[in-house]
Amino acid sequence: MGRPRNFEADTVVERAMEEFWTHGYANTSPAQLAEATGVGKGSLYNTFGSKRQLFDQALARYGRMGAELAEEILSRPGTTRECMGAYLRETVDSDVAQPIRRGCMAVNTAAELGGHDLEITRALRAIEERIVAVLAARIDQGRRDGDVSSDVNARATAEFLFNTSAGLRIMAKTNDARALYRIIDVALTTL
Amino acid sequence: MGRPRNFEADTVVERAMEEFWTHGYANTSPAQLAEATGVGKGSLYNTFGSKRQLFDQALARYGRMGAELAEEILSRPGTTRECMGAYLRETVDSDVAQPIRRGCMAVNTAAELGGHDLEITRALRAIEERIVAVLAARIDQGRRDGDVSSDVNARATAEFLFNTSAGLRIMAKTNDARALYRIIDVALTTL
DNA sequence: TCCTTTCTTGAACAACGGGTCAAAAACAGG
DNA sequence: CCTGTTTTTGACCCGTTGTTCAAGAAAGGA
Repeated sequence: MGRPRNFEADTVVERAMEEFWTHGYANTSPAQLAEATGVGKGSLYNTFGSKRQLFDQALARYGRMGAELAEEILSRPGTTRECMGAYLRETVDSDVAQPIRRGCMAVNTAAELGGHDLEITRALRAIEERIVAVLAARIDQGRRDGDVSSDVNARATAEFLFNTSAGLRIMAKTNDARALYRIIDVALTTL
Repeated sequence: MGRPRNFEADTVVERAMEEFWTHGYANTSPAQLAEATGVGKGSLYNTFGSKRQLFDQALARYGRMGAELAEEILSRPGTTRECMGAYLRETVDSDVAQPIRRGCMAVNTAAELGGHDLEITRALRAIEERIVAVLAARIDQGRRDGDVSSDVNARATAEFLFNTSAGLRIMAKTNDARALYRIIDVALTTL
């Protein structure tokens, strides 16, 4: 009963995510969000409560997508090193392909709100933890398969590769693909 | 001739740098800058022209400081690996020591304005290049001293370590020192 | 001393920020 | 076809943003 929505909430979150991703939290206004989603400001507030709550949903969605992408790439055939290389290279490629280098939404959010906002910091930790777990599982598999030396610590190396990835997303703002690929090659040396 | 300034421009830039560093560009208002520097808004505009130009000077100052710090740490006695470890660990320590985790001003700026603002992107590249050169020089010295294998590429490894450092400054927003130290240990494996 | 110059101060500005609200609109059930 | 309920819409609100400006204050030179 009552008047029906004329938009799908999930689509709005997706569009909002793109907007926040491109411009950051502070630099995205309710007016922009209305424009980008095709939904009136009033309706946005009615549905999501506040700019901040909409951002929370957008960030959570981004985290889910990121984890799923990692799982997909790392489950492809090939050695551990090949898989990790593909993972890092593909994120670099998608970064560099964008006309406006927007990098990684989670990294950008960490830079903008990381130390200041406890709730967001926790959300970022959760996203990070999920991806690190995926990386660590793949490394463990590599140890069982025998393509990774048994004296590499899966967890520590997973954290290290995640750190490398975070760095690359920052470096992608100022460097070309060639330089980033060189960095990846050195990083893969640890496997 | 004319009424004299009642502040030193360099001190103002330093205080402004701290403010931009802590809150980012968008989240620092002229009112805050006036408060933090003890100089009236009018005088700030009279001296620096705009918020943006003051930020440019603050960022340049930050870059100089960073390069000097790197030079200092890497010129201390010890092997290349020890020096690089000290460099990475000291930045982690200073990050973690801060009550509000503000990370690295250059990394934060890259995240906030990197892809969007050409002039700032160039300034960031310059800062990066200067530090990478310092790291590469130290690695080259290590090769001559014999504490670094001659098949490590100094330039590529320097870029890699810089990337690791950028990653750590992001990770410092959500991780404790222990995890960051573990990442450093893996990264130093490449030397 | 008065003038010129450079600075400081505080008020003023238009635009925009995030958010609210009253009224109208679109449905389901009775 | 009302009624109750939920959305939509657009106008509106107040505080803040980045910036400017007129008036006054502090110096040196004529």
